Amino acid sequence: MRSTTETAITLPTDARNRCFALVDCNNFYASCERAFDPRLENKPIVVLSNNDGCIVARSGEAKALGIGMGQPVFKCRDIIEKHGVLVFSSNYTLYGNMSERVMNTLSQFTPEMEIYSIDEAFLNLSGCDHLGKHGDLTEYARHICATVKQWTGIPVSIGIGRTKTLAKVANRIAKKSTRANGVFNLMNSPHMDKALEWVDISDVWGIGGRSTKKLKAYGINNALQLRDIDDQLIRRQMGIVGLRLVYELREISCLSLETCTPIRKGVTSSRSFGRKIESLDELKEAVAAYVTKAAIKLRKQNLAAQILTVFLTTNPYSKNDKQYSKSVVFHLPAAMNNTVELIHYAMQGVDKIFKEGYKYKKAGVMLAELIPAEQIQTTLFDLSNTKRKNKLTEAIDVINDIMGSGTLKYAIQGGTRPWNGKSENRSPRYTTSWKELPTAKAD
DNA sequence: TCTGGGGTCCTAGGACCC
DNA sequence: TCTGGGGTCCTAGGACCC
Repeated sequence: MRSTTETAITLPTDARNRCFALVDCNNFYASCERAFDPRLENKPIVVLSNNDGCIVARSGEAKALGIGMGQPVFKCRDIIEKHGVLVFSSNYTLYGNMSERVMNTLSQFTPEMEIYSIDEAFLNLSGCDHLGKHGDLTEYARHICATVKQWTGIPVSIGIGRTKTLAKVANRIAKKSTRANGVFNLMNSPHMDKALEWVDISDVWGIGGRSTKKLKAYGINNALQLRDIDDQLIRRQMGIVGLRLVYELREISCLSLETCTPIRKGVTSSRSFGRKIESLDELKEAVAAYVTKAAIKLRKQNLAAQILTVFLTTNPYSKNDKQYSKSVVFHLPAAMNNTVELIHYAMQGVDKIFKEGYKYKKAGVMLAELIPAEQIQTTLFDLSNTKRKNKLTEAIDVINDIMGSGTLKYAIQGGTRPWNGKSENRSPRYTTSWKELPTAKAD
């Protein structure tokens, strides 16, 4: 059993001295469509998901008609027809392109920024807040908005705060309040409590449907109440993630700017079928196609996968059908990004988890434990259990001498003894990776 | 060198984000 | 009749390991 003190949050040294701006494109996909067709200005438009099944973006006019985010199209067919809402299939190439233009523009305004999603970026404005008065930062943000609009045609809103979460809150207000008119600044704000009170808890970054329900049962309805919640209560109800979130609302920054995008942890390719599929052959065909797509993504990013997962699911909305979902994981013998090899394993996976008599609605593959493609290695020997280790490493050295160093690489595992000393000395155990002979030392 | 409680892996599910 | 796709992180129990 863990006590709450053990899981206290370690704060960065400048946790109280930061300034973030969150720049968020307004109705991004809809705005992209508009940027290329001015006739769409002031008209209600929506953009659909991959299979044209759900609504994934709406212009302001479409929102005003009551069309919800993520709504299935068939459920708002009436509104669409009645009001002549213009419907677009999604065009991710276009959106990706426009996103790049927006981000390039933003990079002019700060040396440090985090591209958070296709239509959002956090800017580091630390240090800017005391350059002048509250108003100057706001003016600066307005200048950014105007420039982005002018250079890309995309309208953006900006929220400013001491933490990322507060920048998000501010952004929400920037968008919703007509007074704010696209920019809202929560730095040194006399309106902090009012602003937080105005924001419904479900609109706070990190509070989803489940947590909203839970917290409302405790009478926590807005961001102000959430900020002032009892630490123990939020820790119990939402774990360490919830506690961190509350700190952030208290102007204590726990989430840092991630300026360089880390290597992806996985690549997924999956799709819902237009109809239910019952035959193994059809499933295999589909999965082979997904693997092909995923492998292309991998190679584009110059990565290779060490793990492959295949999954199948039935349709959770069909209450009358038997439900089934299953996945299988393969640890690949070596990192790879070759389509043919990957398909081979994926097909084994489908064979393994396919069960006759079920109607499948969705399938996919996920490639994980990604490494840079140039690190693809082939295992020739496993020396861990051989007494001839020295002979073999000598032989490898000779080959490297003749063929050039690094022709053959080898991994050395050094292990600290797990039961030497007290428990705090046991972990982490130390293992080396692909390197030249390291002298292993646990630290 | 020694051994028990602690580490790691696996699986599945939950929650959230855009 | 028709309900997205691609991500991230956290948690928890059981097996297994030494």
